[in-house]
Amino acid sequence: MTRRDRLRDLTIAEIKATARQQMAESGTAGISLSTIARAMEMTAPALYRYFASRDQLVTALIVDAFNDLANAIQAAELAAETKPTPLKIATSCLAYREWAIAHPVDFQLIYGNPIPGYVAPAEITVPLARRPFNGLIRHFLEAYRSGELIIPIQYTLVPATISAHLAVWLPEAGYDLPEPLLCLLMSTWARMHGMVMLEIFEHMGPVVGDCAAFYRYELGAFLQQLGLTWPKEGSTDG
Amino acid sequence: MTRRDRLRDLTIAEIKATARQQMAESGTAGISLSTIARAMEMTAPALYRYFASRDQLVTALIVDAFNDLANAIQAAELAAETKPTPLKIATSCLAYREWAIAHPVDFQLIYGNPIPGYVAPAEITVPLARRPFNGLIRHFLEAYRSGELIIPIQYTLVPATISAHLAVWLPEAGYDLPEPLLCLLMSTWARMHGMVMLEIFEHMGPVVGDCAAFYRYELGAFLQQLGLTWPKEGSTDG
DNA sequence: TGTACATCAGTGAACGCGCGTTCACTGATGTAC
DNA sequence: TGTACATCAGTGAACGCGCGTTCACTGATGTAC
Repeated sequence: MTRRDRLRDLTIAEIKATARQQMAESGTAGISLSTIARAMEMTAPALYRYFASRDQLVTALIVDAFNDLANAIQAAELAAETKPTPLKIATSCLAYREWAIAHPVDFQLIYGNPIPGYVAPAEITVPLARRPFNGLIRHFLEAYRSGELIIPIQYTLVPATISAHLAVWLPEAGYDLPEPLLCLLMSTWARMHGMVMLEIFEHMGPVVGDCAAFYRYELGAFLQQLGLTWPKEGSTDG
Repeated sequence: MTRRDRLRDLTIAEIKATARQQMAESGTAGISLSTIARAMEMTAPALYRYFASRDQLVTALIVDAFNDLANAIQAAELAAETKPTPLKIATSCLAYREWAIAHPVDFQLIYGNPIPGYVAPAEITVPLARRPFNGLIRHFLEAYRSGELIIPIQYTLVPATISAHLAVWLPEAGYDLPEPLLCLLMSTWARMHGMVMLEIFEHMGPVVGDCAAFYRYELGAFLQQLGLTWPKEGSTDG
């Protein structure tokens, strides 16, 4: 790897960082090569040495965001590996929110309004979109198999249309899960996602004040609804 | 009201309708006076007879969207007025999703990424944002007062920071509600909202297939968690 | 170690485009008497 | 019912701006011998 190659990597990183900063100021739809170039004290055409088009830059940012989210969750999960099941699940869920709050524009980029005129290449985006949830899926499955997690009765009867779809989708996606368990996972995701979305767009803070506390409170309620109790956390980190 | 006045109202309606159509094609950030004018076979400056600026048009669209959502929910609630409590709650929740799916861009406009460069005038937006939930709040409060709804133990202990905030916020906003009940409402909203957001941005459909069925399924589970059972619906409309 | 060549980063000018907004104006609609 | 005036809708030209992208070019970095 030559000096030029290293500089190149640095420049690519700087372009992405500048783009992210720009998104923070003008929204995800505000990414513009000219503005990025200006902020970097370069001319716009120079950026074409690094990205073939604006859309390709956006795609790179999306890929980074998904991976970053997945990595953050994975790191948190690794640190909670030896803890009891409820704490492991809580850790994954908390990491989801924490990443979102720490990287609101990246979160908007992957889960918010699409950028006008931009179409994400599905073959890149779809498999990546699953990465963040692999840990949570594993926790649920293990807890289910060990008998620690019992699927609440309300979830056992999966509607026929959904069941028919899952019969095809689950094997296709490479998941070996009971259908109600996948529904429970989707429900979990939607609950986390709803809170995060409301928090990020300022619909929750004005009402409850402390969004982090509300998230934990709701997470505690959720775990109890699953028959899992969130143990005291004072005795950890040892 | 003169003929000119009536034409004026029609034109305003047409401008808004065209703007909504344009949002459907290019996203909420894609609203542009020039494009609207072109679609209406007018020149852009003519629109300034109706809206003082692009931002004022956006504000009008947001106001309409909030009112439209609130009206849709209210209409559904009115039709379910005589039904048992669980069905009343379910009706409000279902109407939320139905409106969102029927008006995805309006939903994005009020709950999605903000439009770059646009700032909503809070004095207009904040009170409007509460309207859609008045019915649900009433249902919860009445069911709570009558003893039909018992707040799940997990929700009874509101975190101190949230409680401190609510002690100020609740009276300020004019709500006479027990704190845990408001938390339960926020939780309800977040659950609905998460599903709708995931559905609208195509994260849920690919997995479960039938999003409407999933929403009802999840809603049923939610009602049971509240100790309310969703009764058979065959015996209604009489 | 030095030279000749290939590769690559970045510039500056240009293209065609669309944007929000202002302004002076024309012509039609409504109002007062 | 008719006339004089005020109000309003809409046009066309213009301003200043920014965008993505292409192209011919310069100068620096790396490579082969």
